[in-house]
Amino acid sequence: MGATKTEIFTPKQNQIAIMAKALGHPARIAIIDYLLKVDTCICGDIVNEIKLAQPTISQHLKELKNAGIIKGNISGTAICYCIDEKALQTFQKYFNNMETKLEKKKLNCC
Amino acid sequence: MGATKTEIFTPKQNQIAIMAKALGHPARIAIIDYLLKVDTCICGDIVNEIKLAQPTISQHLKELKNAGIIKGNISGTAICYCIDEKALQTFQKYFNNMETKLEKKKLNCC
DNA sequence: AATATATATCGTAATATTGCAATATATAAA
DNA sequence: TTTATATATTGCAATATTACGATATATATT
Repeated sequence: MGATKTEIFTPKQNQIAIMAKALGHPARIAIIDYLLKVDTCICGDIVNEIKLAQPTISQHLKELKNAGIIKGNISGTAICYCIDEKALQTFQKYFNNMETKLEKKKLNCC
Repeated sequence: MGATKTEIFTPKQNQIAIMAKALGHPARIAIIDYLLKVDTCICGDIVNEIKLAQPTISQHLKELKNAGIIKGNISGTAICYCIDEKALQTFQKYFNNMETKLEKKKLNCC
């Protein structure tokens, strides 16, 4: 096996999982942190910030893009990457909603 | 390789990544959804809800527990699993903070 | 004590991910 | 047009993940 059985879950569950998975690597969290830190969103210098080889960074950027978390525009020889706010909100909303539900319960059985 | 280079990232980045990774599988999102849906947090019936074999579910529960997302108490022959609200809040706070930073920027360059 | 029930662990096959060197591509500058 | 620069793609080795059958463990019931 080794492949995830996506068929047996709802589209929503799969979508949240895809986004969470994309965020499930410290390099990709570091990329997001960096995108938030810099004023401009031209980010070729990510390679200088994170101590990973350029192809590795490129691969991580691709995964974030595939998951819809960042967007990229070609801008000359550099590439402008930035966070897709809408996608992030979907993710955020899911967890805020989870919190609301948890507060309503207050089970404390564990 | 295949192993993540955690040494080059901050503890915070690693922590968020570990939690996101644990949430990066639809079965584990489905487990969380189910934990929120049922009134009690005794969850042996997850196996009946999700169409995966019992050892697979058990493995997913273990990963959620290792990431600190759920807690489990033995309760007779069954096990009481529930969401660790504090852990979830750490995660949630990270993304809410991200949103705040994004709103301040309003770059819209992509 | 014997049996039933619930959950965990082990072992393993199939597949995915991580990281990088080498190389390709594509624009900018000279 | 040649050269420099920035990013992507390919190919590959090391490792991790997913899923499950078989089996272990531990409590509950009879």
